[in-house]
Amino acid sequence: MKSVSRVFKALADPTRRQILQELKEGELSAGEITAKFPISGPSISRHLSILKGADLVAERREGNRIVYQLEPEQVAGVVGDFLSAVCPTQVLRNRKRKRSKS
Amino acid sequence: MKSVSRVFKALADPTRRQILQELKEGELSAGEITAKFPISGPSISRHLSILKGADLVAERREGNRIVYQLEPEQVAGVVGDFLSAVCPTQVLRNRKRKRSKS
DNA sequence: CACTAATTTAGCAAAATAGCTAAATTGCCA
DNA sequence: TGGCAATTTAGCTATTTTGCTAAATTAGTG
Repeated sequence: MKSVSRVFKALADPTRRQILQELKEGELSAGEITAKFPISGPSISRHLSILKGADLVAERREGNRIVYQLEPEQVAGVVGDFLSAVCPTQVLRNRKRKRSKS
Repeated sequence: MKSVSRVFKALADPTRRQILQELKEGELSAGEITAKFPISGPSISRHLSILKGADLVAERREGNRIVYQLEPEQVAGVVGDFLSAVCPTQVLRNRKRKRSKS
C-alpha cells in the first residue's frame, strides 16, 4: 500500500489520533498508553502497530517494555503535502479563526 | 459522529482524496467526476455523499445535474487543526524537502 | 531454571466499508 | 403527459476493521 494511504487510514481511527496526541507530550510505553484508554492491551498494541506501519511513530525496546515515540516529520510531511496539494492557498498560513464549530 | 472523525474517515479512502484533488481545479458534476474513475456511478455517488457529510465538498443542483465544489476551508481547517495539535513546531512552515520518499 | 511482568500474536465475532446491479427520483423537453 | 438523461437510493456481497480473550514471546529476577 502507498505511504499516504497508510497514513490516512491510520489517522481515520479516533483512538489512534489520540495516541498521537498523547505521544506529543513525550514518549510512552505500550502499557502507559493502554492505561490512558478504555480498551484492552492487545487492541492498543494493534493500533500501535498500524501507527508504526505508517511511520507515524517509532518504537524501541527498553528492557522489559517497548517505548513509543511520535514521528512528527512524517505526520507533518504526509498530511501537509496533501493539504498543499488540495488547498494550497489557505494552508495554515492565512487560516481564519473558526466562527464556532464547523 | 464528531466533525473531525467524519473528516478523517472521509480522507481515509484514496478515491475520495482524489476526488478532492480533481475538484481543486474547479467544480464538476457527478457525471464528470464519475468519468474520471474506473468505478460505477452509484459508488462515486456514495463517495460524494460521504465527502459532503464531512463538509469537504458542497453540492448544488444545476438543472439536470448536481455540481460539486471543494470546500477548502473545511479541509484546511480540520486537518490543519489536527496538525497543529500533534506537531505544532513543524507544521508547514519549516518543513524540509523530502530526501526521497518517506 | 522457574516465575512474573510487559507486550505482541492468533483466532474469533460483530460492525463498518466499498463495490456492484437494479430501481427510484428529479428535471428537462417535445 | 411521456420519455430521456443524470443522479441517488436500496439491497446485496465480499472485504476490512476493531474489539475481545487466550496463548505465545521477551526480558528481568530470585
